[in-house]
Order: sequence, then C-alpha cells, then structure tokens
Amino acid sequence: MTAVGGSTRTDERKGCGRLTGSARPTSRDVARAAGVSQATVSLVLGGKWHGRVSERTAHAVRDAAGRLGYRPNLAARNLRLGRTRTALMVVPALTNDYFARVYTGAARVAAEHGFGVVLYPSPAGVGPARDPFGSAQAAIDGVIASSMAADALAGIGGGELPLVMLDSGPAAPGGPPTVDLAVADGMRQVVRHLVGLGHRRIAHVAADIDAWTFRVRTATVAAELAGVPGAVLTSERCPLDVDAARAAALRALRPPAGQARPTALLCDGDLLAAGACKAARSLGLRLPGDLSVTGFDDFALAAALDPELTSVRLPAEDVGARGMTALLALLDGEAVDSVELPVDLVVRDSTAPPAV
Amino acid sequence: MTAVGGSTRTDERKGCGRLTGSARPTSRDVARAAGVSQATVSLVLGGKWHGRVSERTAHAVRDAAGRLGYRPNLAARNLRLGRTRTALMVVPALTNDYFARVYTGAARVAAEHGFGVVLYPSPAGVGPARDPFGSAQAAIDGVIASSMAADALAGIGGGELPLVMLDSGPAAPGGPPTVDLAVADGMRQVVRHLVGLGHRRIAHVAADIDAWTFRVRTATVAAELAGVPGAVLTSERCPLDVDAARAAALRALRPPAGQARPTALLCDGDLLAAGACKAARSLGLRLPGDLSVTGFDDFALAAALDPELTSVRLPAEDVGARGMTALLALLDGEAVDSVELPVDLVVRDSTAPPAV
DNA sequence: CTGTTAGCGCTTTCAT
DNA sequence: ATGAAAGCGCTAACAG
Repeated sequence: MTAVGGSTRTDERKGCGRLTGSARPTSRDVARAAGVSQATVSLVLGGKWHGRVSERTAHAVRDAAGRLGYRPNLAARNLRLGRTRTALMVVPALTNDYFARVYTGAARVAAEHGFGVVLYPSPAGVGPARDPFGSAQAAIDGVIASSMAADALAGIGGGELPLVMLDSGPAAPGGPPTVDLAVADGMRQVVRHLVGLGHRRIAHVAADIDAWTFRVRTATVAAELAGVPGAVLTSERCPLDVDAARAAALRALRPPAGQARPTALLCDGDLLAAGACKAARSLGLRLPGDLSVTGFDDFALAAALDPELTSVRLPAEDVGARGMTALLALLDGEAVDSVELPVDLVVRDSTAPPAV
Repeated sequence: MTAVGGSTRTDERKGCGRLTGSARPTSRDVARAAGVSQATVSLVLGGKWHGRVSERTAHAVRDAAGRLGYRPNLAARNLRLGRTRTALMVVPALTNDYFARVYTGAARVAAEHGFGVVLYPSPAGVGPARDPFGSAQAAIDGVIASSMAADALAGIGGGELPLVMLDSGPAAPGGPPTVDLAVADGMRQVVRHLVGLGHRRIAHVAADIDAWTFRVRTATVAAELAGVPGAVLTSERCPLDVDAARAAALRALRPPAGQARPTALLCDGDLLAAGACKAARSLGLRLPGDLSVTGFDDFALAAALDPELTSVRLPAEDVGARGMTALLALLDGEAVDSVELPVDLVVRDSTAPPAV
C-alpha cells in the first residue's frame, strides 16, 4: 500500500505531494556549498568543532546550511547512532486531564534534552492502536508507562527497553523505577478534613479498578477512619464514569432501614464526585448543607461543577517530568531512585459541617 | 549528553540499560540462522515473496525470525525507504476531550495502514515543546494540523510536507485539503431549538478566539436570529474557560436598565456553558425553568453537569479519521477533496420553554 | 527461486 | 585544521 509512484532510480527523487522541485538537501550538499567535507559539516552542525575546525570554516558551513535550509535526516542519524532520542509513553486514555498533563510534563523535559515523546494509548481504550513496535512507529529508546496500562506492556517488546513506571506503587526490588503520587496521604487529608468538619457517617464511592492507586485509596480511607471513635464507613464500588457513580451514590444514600444516611460522600475521583452530586440533587439534598462531597484528581471538572469540588490536586505535570527525568537517567546508565510526589487537598465549596 | 558508555567499536554492542546480554538480532542474523541471504529474509518478512521464494524457505525464515525475536530496525528501514510511515498531528492542547478524540480517530486509521501518529501540542499551550523538526522527534511523512494551532505551523518545516488542515474552514484553492465540521449547521440547530421553545431574548456567550470555527458560530447565530421576528440578540465575548464564562454570563444576565433579561444563554462551548450555569445559579435563577443554557462540543462535561447540557455533538473521532485518510491519500499522490462532517444537536435538560 | 550488490544520509575514526 | 572512508541495518535491482 501507499505506493508513492514508480520511483525506482535514485535520481528520480521522491516526488510525492507538494515538493517544490528541489529535493531536500543533504549534509553533502551543504559540504559542497561550503567547499568543505561532509565530516566538517557534521562536526560543525553537531556542535563539537571547537578547536578542530577554524572559526572561518565553521561560519561558512553554518551559512551554507542556513541558505539551503538544511535539516539533518533523522532516520540516518538514528541508524548511525543506534539511538532515536525518542521515548514512548503508554497511557490508558487521552480523554483525560490527568494523562494529558502528565504527557505535557514529560514532553517538556524531553524537549529540554532533545528528546521526543510519542504516545501510545493502550488498547484498553476504544481504539486498539496496534503494538507500536510491530507497526511502523518511530523506534524507541525507552518507555514510560502508566500502571493503569501495565497490561499493555506485556505484548510489547518493552520488556527489553529501559522502563519507568508511573503510579504503580513502591518499586519492586530489581524492578523498574517508579514515580508515584502520595495518594495515601491525599486520602488521609480528605478524611481528616471531613472528620474535622464533624462528619462521622461517611460513604466511600470507590473506583472499581484493580490498580495500586485505587487499592491504596480504599485501604487508607478504612485505616484512617478506623481510628476515629464513632465513625461509620460504608462503601460502594463502580466504574470510573459519571453515570455509574450516580447510581452508586444513590445506593449509598439510601441505606438499609434503621441505618442513618451518610453525611459525606468521599469519591475516588472528580468524575465520580460529579455523579455523586447529581445523585444528591436528584434526592433533593443540597450541597454542601445536607451532604458533603469530595473528589480526587482536581480535574478542570472540579472547578466547573457547582458547587466547586473539594478535591485532591495531583501534580500531574511533575509526574510526567520526573518520569522523563528518570528515564533519561536510566538511559545514561545512572542509578535511579523511585520518587513519591506530594499531593494537596484543595478545599472548595462542596464540603461543610454536617447538618445537626 | 546521554553518553551510553564508551562503546566505540562495532562488536562492543550498545550496552545501555537492561540488555540481557545478547544484542538485538539483525536481518543478517536471521539470514544466517535460516541459512539464506539477507535479501530473502527481507522478501519473506516484507510479505512480497509469493512466487519468488519457496514455501519451505519462507517458513525457515519466519521460524528463525521468531526464534531470535527479530524486529526490523525502523531507522534503517526509514533511511532506505525515505519514508517513516509516521504522521505529525499538531493540536493546541491535549487537556481537552475534543482533541483527544480526534487523535484517537487519526491513530486508528493510521494503525490500519501501518502508520504511527505523533502529537505536537503547539506552543500556544503551556508547555513550549520545541519545534519537533528541530528537536530529535521522529521524522515525519506528513502533517495534520488543527487550525487553532495554525500559527504553530509557521515556524515548523511543515510547509514542505503534505498537510491536512482540521476545522479551518473551506479549503483555499490550491491550499491544503481540510476536514471541517458543519458548525454553522450546528449553531443553526441550536438557535432553532431555542426559538422553537419560544425563546426570543437570547444572549450569545462567545469564545474570544480568532478562529474560523468561532467566527462562523457568531455569524450564524446572528444571521439565523435575524430572520426571527421579535428576536433580540445580545452577545458577550470571553476566553475559553469556566471562570471567564461565569463573568461574561453575569454581564449578559444583568442587562442595562429598561432591557429585559435574556431567557436563554447560547454558549460557544461546554466549558463556557458550565460557567454560565454557575452564574445563573449565583443569581438565584433555576435551570432550565428560569433560564435555558446550551453548550457546544458535547464533552464528557456536558453529561457531568447538573442539569445535563443540551449541546452539539461533534464527531471528533471522525474528524481525526478523515484527516488521516486524507493525508494518506495525499501521500499516495491522489487528489483529495475537502469534507464537511455533520454535527448533531443533543437535547438534554438545560433547555426548556421560557417562563411566562 | 535465491544470492550479490549497491546504496539511503549520517557520524566517526584515522590519516594527512 | 581538514578530508577520506567505513559502515549502521535495511530494501530493491539485477544476475545467476
């Protein structure tokens, strides 16, 4: 497929699309134009000519390169160097503030080091974009993978590449380094905020996903509340979407006869919190007077809701940045420590003392 | 930077990271293992051996490749072929449902043709990821660009590459092909819905962005309402974020003395609509009884709000898919027509007849 | 049917 | 301070 036309000889330059006629100049063209050798061009343009090429010659080379609009051929460079200066980032979905920001952070650090980042939304999502190694993706020097997409790594040749895991929990000894969020601490902050406000009957609307980050949230809520005299914790699990959350919240808000209704809904994510708010309103409960609701993630959504959501802000860009930094270090052969990034409770308008 | 270690000779295989010891096998290794020539390996693995290589030999080759875990070196292939089978997609921001879905659609079609898609969030956003051509990004065969990121194309060498524009309005003659959304029709549907409900005083909360898609929205609202006897259109512009929209909606809802308040807020996007809802509520107005609000885009946000937003659904994945299809055709040297994709009004709970 | 051969454009010794 | 030459791994033309 995609036959470009019958270009069979070398001099029949690849004539696809909007070529202006003159083909892309090579380093040899630059060399000729500057009256030097290809090696000199490479040295100068590669920035390692100091003391090896005269200032005058260097200038001539740069001038010629500029005039010709020369751009090095990456494929050739990659082939020669055996490295591509490109990292692959495996994420579960892009339809998501969090990963978009993680990517942004990673791409920023990558760019600072002359690296690129290509995204691989793992097949868990809708579009089963094929194995990027099998297909014609750019070749890759290393991989940054979200643990929520960890399974996607199985089929990938990634096992042979330097790897950094994101949000996958404490690094296994000998395993890849990780960049984690202090989700336990985040949940602890939420619980304490709620308890401090006076809440004792709390329902946890939990994401029904088997990943470290969610297991920790559940465990922490339970542990933290266990230390509070008189506290009653209930819990509903549901998939990570608004409507499922609405249903779960409805269940939580209609406890069996004889049990009092919870005064706060502690949700595993802002999306879930949005569903919880809708459930509350559909029951005629007012926020935060009749019911407090908390989110987690602090998506843009948190501030778009009404009332604005008390939530836990995740330093998503930092996660990406640290992940890329770690990968870069790995590629340099350095030892890499796993890190845990702090998170912060952002108190807004969806929480208040319970009604008396 | 990133010195992998002093590997200077060919036989000192690149020993970075977690290599198991045996280096990556080349097609020559496969050839040797199968007892054939490199050319035969290439033919077999390239799938163009029918009638040229014996079934037995082909099998031997595939077997050897499998045993060795052979994966072709993309850099070498790209260099040889002069193509990379990779497209660049330039978008204004990833923190956004719409572009995430556009990407998904493009990536799906790309994968079906053995292409990859790499994202370039244009510098307009927060992270000024550098020029992907200057930096060490993978080389690129063509570009798909959102018009909202059109300026980013200037600095990029993209002018020399096959290009498809997204949401940039009718293709200029001789310009790149475009994939557009029928935004005018979408707005028309919104206006008619509102007018049909009985609304006559309508305020347009418009995005303060100079792009075709928004100019069309404004023009269409005005034109459509001009044909309705007794209709009164006011308008407030604001940046594309919730809080700015809240302020703008507030202005729209407090008309100068002597003028009646609009009964509907027609917003250029779901984000703006979210802000409008908050403004309405802060004024004690109830939705949709006292005020109708409409969105545009139908983000996940539309259904997360309460009441759920009447909005215009954009076939984002199709935009990406058609864009990629067009680019692929362009690369094949085929003529490519611009297309306009239909959009649909989704009526939910944020609109109702105006109060009497 | 299969092997030999010639590069793609670049970086890097090594020789001058 | 500069140039000549080799070769990264692959594919495609051509000969056998």
